[in-house]
Amino acid sequence: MNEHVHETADLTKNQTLVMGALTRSKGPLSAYTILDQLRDNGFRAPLQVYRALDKLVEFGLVHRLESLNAFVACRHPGCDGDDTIAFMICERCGQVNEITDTALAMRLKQLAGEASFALKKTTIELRGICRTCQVA
Amino acid sequence: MNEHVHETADLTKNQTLVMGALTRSKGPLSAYTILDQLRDNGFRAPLQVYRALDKLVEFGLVHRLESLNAFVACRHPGCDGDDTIAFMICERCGQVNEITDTALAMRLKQLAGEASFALKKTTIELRGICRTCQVA
DNA sequence: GTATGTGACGTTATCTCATTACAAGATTGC
DNA sequence: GCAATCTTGTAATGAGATAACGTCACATAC
Ligand SMILES: [Zn+2]
Ligand SMILES: [Zn+2]
Ligand SMILES: [Zn+2]
Ligand SMILES: [Zn+2]
Repeated sequence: MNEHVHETADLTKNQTLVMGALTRSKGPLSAYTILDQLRDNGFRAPLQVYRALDKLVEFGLVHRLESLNAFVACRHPGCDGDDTIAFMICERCGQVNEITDTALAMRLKQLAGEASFALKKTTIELRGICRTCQVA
Repeated sequence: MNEHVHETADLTKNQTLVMGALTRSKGPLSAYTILDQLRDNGFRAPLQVYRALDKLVEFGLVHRLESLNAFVACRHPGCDGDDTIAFMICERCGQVNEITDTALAMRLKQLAGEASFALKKTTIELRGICRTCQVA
């Protein structure tokens, strides 16, 4: 099996529970919100959530939103190979849209190159109001 | 005077102190680090720092780095009119470089437009190793 | 089989980051 | 003066994240 593809079967019990909570949620969740949701499943301490989240982020199944201190399940199948993901976060409904754009990624890499900056990770988060919330 | 330009004279005592701490620093500072540095100036509580920071960010004199939960003095004179700023953050020395790029900003606006997303604020933070730290 | 290593797990305590709530001064406009 | 507004001071609390410790299950080596 491809070592980079992680399916449900690969996940531990705690990882599966955390992944489930994020998948069920419409928007991003904080670690403590996840903890509260999983109390009935035996979760008692933040570390149980953070440890699972670390792995899920490492697997690429979950993304961390820096501007929200929250986590969201990846809903963008093609993002696996792409390390330059942009998030559009609606400040009204909380929904998050994940997009990858070649031109955007290229330009960022170029800017980093011009500065001789060894790029490791990019964070792009757009805050605003989504289409649905604008008409409402 | 231009209402968008804030000089030292416009700042209150606390705002001036916080601005000074950030200007003196080589890299970004957390709110609590600033608090510690200003204890001798009468600072006693986090809120004194956060209130000043809120205003300084509002004035455009200071930027918040979401991925660090820290603040940095603006060292990019041209960034005032531009709301699409990218930060290059060196993970070794901590120094932050601030850049604005028209092509980057345009592409982001275009992507938002295509999704009918009413863009309010963009966060772009690049993590990596700066030129100086690579050779060292 | 036993030793050893590794990874996940549980628990407590602690640390860092940020805000709420309330009161007291200072400033401005009338 | 007086009200409105802004800034400040202080205490308490909420929210996010990690350190340090020990335990358990399982795989591999001998
Ligand atoms: Zn994704
Ligand atoms: Zn929305
Ligand atoms: Zn700036
Ligand atoms: Zn550096």
